[in-house]
Amino acid sequence: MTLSLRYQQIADELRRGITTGTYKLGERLPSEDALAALLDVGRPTLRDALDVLQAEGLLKKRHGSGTYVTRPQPPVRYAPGARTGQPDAAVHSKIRTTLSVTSIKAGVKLASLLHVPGGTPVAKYRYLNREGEVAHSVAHVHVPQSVADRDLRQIREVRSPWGEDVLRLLLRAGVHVETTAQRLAARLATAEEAKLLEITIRTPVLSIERVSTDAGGRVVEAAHLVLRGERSEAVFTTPALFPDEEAADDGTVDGDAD
Amino acid sequence: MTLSLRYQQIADELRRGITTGTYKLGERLPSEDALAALLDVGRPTLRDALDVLQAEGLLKKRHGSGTYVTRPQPPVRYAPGARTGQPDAAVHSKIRTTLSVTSIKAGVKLASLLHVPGGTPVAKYRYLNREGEVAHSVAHVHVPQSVADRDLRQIREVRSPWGEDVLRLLLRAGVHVETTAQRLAARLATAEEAKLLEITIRTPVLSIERVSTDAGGRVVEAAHLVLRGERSEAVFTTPALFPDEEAADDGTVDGDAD
DNA sequence: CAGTGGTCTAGACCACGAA
DNA sequence: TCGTGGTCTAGACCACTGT
Repeated sequence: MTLSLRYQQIADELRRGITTGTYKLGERLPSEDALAALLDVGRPTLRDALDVLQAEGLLKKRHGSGTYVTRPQPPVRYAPGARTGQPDAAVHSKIRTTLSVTSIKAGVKLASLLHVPGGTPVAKYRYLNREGEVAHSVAHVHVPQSVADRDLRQIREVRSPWGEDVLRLLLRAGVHVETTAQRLAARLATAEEAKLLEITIRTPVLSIERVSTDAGGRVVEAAHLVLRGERSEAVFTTPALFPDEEAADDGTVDGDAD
Repeated sequence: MTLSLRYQQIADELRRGITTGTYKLGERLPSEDALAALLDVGRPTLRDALDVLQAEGLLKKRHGSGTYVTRPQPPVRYAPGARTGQPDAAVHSKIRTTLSVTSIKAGVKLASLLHVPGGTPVAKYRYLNREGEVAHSVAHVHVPQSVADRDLRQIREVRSPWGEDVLRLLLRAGVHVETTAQRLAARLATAEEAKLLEITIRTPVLSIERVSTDAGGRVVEAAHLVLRGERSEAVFTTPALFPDEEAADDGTVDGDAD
């Protein structure tokens, strides 16, 4: 792997400059024009390199102000069901969450997720999670008001950045979640998300749709989580895939798998 | 949301052209120079727009040949443990998998994943999955040869694009996987992956690291899956998060969550 | 207001594919 | 060989920040 791309070479050079202390933590880099001249590249190419380092968490750009060296944070983790007692909080890196609660009416997409008619009143919880000064993830949790009528008051304490408080709230209201399904995809940030998460529009994000149902198959909660791609991860632990199947071998050799 | 970005407007315009039939399925688009002149934009901006449509699966570029209109395929799904009998094969869209098996020695990263010393002999299975003509995902599955000595012959049939055949193989060899942990992240494709998956280096991918352990806590399998970001998804279903906990309410109001 | 990053352009050169 | 997409450059203009 020879790294023939110019902007990757430049990214390497800048990364070296950061790790060797030429550019120190918290300092402002030279302006893009100056850096481009210094490194003898065009500005678009330099910007591609800066994008790489920003995605790695080594840099943070501030429009109108400059580009600053930052300390990369440990990856943010979404690990539902990881109540196996391990101190996941060991990674606790001062996540601050701001929560706002509103009441909305379900639009088309949300209605289909929740399996309710459009226009249904829904309680919406918006979690914005920051680590230090930078936002890294946002969670939008929705519960039909018919599910837990007037019990959906303000959350008292924020224990999880992923809106699992709402599930606890439901439990207290007598609603027992049976299964939770999560659908994950990787995509580029939308303009709106880029602004919220303080990233560029070219940064990949991990998008998670979560749907919780009770024993009756009723959808009681739907959430949309967006995590910055790099420096974030989702962890799922599943039991044995084939608990005790006697593999019947009907030996087709070539593969059309479905 | 006014979509003020030029390349997004251009992407919209081209998308309209595709859906209205100005550019028909399978046809080649005008060259980038011609398109840029036609739409009155610069080529870099046009290329940003084409990247969007390519990520959506509406276009496919072939270096040296041209840009072609393609039919977007349904999302490729990774859903481990989804043996709840539902016909997931209903999404079967003619996935063709080519499998190659080699024997390697564990490098630093692989050794740490497998919890074996560096240099340990490892069987490596490489699954490359295509749908129609385009590759959409690749899975690299590794099993230490000490785990299932000479039983790690050729796979006879490819039932799953995700290397779960290897887990079946292990079962037949008397190795019982107890839990499987999956770590998911979103990032941009590396140059190598971009070539394999026939995407650009600016496309987000879903990267999945999977580690399977047996009852003794021994790591018996480690895999790295890479899925094209758009048009791919991973689905996990988890049981109730709070099976029956009596939520003790110690009412801290503001949120420092960890 | 001056300086910064954000976006877009015109044009060059290269690597690849088809004829 | 020639046309295509892949990469890079120099330079322009705008939006935002801080003075």
